[in-house]
Amino acid sequence: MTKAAVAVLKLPSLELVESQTALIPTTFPYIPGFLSFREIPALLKVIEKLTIIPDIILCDGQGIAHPRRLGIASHLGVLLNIPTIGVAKSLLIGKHEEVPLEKGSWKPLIDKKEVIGAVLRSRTNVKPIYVSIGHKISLPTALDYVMACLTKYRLPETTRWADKLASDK
DNA sequence: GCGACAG
DNA sequence: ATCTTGTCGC
Repeated sequence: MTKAAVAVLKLPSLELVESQTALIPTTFPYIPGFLSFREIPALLKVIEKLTIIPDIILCDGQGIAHPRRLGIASHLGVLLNIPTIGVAKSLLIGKHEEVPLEKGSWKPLIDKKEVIGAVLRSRTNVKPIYVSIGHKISLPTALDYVMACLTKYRLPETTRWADKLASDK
């Protein structure tokens, strides 16, 4: 089974305004580079349940920082026609300079001479996160939104809420 | 051919 | 992703 969860937060307060979860049979295995084929069916189902259409969606995974520039965030954004941002916990492809240890520092993520995202230090002295545009948004704007969702933890509150919802209930 | 490889 | 206890650092 594959479970998906969504948490809709309001900015700049970051208060939770709505949440949903969905469970469906797994139809595709996890293969690096093909994550969306496994996760998108469940994601579309949870998002259909929302009574609020998000202005922007932060996805757990890459945006265009992908071999074919179509990570899960980009894929979902195209299908929904909603701005999306990829926020991954680890690297799929690309190279980058070392990122200063202070929260807020970041370095461009490069692949084939092309900027495909940003490696962001979301919390001081903690492993960075990988931010890339998904759909209908620029990298600077994507970084602004991701940072607006950060508090005292490595991951944005949106992701933390979704993970929490996906784990229990 | 060898290694790397989102969740 | 998941298996898993205590432990180090702010």
